[in-house]
Amino acid sequence: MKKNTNVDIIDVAIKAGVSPATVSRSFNHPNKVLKSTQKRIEKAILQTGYIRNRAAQAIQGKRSGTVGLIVPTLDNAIFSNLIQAFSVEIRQHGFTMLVATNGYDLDDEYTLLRSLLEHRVEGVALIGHDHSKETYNLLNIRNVPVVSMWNYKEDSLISCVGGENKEAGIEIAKHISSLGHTKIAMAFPNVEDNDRARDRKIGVVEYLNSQGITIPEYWDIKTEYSVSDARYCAEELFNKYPHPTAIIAGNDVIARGIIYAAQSYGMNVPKDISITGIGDFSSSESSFPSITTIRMRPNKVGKKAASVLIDRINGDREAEPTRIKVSVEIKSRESTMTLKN
Amino acid sequence: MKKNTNVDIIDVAIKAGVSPATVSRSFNHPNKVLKSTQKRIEKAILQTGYIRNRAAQAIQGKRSGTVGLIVPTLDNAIFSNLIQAFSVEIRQHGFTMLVATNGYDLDDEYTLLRSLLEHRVEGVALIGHDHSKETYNLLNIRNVPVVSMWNYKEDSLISCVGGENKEAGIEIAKHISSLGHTKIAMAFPNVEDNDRARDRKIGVVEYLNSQGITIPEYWDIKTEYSVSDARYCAEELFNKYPHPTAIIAGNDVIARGIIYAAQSYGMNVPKDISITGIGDFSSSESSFPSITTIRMRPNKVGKKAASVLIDRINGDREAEPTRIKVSVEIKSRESTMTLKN
DNA sequence: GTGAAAGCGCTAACAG
DNA sequence: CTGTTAGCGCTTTCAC
Repeated sequence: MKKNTNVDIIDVAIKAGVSPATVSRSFNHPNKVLKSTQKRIEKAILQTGYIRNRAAQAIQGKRSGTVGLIVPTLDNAIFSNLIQAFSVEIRQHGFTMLVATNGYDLDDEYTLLRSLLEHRVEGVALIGHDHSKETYNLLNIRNVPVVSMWNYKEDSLISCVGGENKEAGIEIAKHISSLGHTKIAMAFPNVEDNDRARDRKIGVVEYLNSQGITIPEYWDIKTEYSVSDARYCAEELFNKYPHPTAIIAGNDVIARGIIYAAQSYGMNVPKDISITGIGDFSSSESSFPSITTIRMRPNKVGKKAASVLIDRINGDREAEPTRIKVSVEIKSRESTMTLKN
Repeated sequence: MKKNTNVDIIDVAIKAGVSPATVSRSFNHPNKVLKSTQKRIEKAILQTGYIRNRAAQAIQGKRSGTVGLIVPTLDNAIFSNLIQAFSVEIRQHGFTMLVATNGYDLDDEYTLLRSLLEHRVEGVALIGHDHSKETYNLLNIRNVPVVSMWNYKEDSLISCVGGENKEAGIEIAKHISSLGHTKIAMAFPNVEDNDRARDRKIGVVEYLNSQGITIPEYWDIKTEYSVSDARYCAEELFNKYPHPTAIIAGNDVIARGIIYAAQSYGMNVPKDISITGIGDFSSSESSFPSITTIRMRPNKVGKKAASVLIDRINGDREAEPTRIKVSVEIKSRESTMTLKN
């Protein structure tokens, strides 16, 4: 008698009056099994309460049915949309998602990747292109299907799906500049090890420079990706003079924090100051004032990235990386307006 | 010659001049292996690029090194803090997290649970207490270590860690009532299959009733968990008269949407209308106006839940459920004030 | 279409 | 402390 907590494929086979091999086949190659036998097997499964053991399946060197995802953090809205979309799509294809967070630490990321690989994930999704040499190396050696999300790069080492973040920076700078602003501040997170933020910032700076606008160092604010820190940093800025007439934030969360700071200082956004985000998070459109931002289509990126990854898993692993550029688009809303002098 | 992509424990053993068993031991019972042999093994691992196969380990009926988490959605801030805290804690104990989202669908949740069990997760974390009969049944039959997060219930079927949501409702109602408000509206999501929201709402209604306040049906608003839908619903409310002097929202995201609606209608929060949330999300304190809410300590809940789960995994599975009540606390902030008549 | 048998990579006795 | 041996639950040839 088996331990009743762990019914195995043999129990099912006996119950159904077939061999274990047939039960296995009915899962993995159902068309190779007679409909009538399948019925009996299904019945036996119900009766015994059998649950497949994917580990035993995975050991054959075959499919583990899992993919790994490593993100910097789950702690805020930044990746929520993206992950949700990725997760739903991946599930639709029968995969389960292993998630790990690295807290923006690239060494930690490497450790996490190893751990995911221990679990024999069939593919891995990462954020952006800044990864340690070891990470790239491991991915390469093990020939792991991989996709990078959130930043498009035409010469990326690995497949990627995302918007061009530099372009996002350019677009938002163009918008602010076209409204007549020249006294402009920036609020970005630490751009080291963060190619998305870095590219955005480069885009902003380069475009403004091309228009003859430079951002003085005291208006180049460094903040964390949180409403509270952004608000705090913006208040620091507002405590000093002169004030900029516009602030370009690294993303919508930061923009939101800055708007709160401005409002709490009695300023009207956008009459007294224009503020922009990047990313177009789900609440940015319905906030008051709604935020002028760059739409990066997280849902589309997540979904597309999932299917790119699945294609890689099922297909040719030696092929050139697949690179999909998701267009970015300015969303002009209430938080910005023409400079009135 | 082995396929170079898949080094196994035997390759390592040969390279290190020991038996496979010793390599295995050096992973699982390092203190049973001579330091010097360990060194040699480690070296061999490095040289061969070996990565353990957890699937093969899991098949022994032993540890898979994974735990499963099923949440309604990843799509917004609601569970972010919680999940992040849970994830970090679980990782600290060497586990990897399998995440699945059910979109608030309890039948789907059952399917996901089965899938997680196929992957032989060692434990499972769920949100709240509303789960299908099949889910509870499966958990019970397989004797899966499990913890429910986010809502404390003294007679829960499974271990749980969370605040008492009914109490949260009572506290916020008490606060609003104590400020002199009697014309009060509520904005809650669909409470079916959602015990957290249901308990909160019950708390609010019961307390107000006890004070002789009833909420008319046209002020009992149903909204989704999103800023945009909450704003939309609140605008609908504001389009009609009379207006309430206070609105109690089911959580901070909804409160936020309502505040935007009020502001966009030219009202001042709190002078013209008081608005409350529940949950104290990370941005609620630093928004403008900051939101009066009930602190539910998602970080504490996530972390605690993780350790409860791990204790269950390592310990006595027949034991009574562990139930940890995390205190809730009113956070009186800028979005509410005394009713001036 | 189905069964028998070999083996996936690893671990836990058991000897030594 | 370390090696030998016998599986863990499943999948896949290869016969029938």
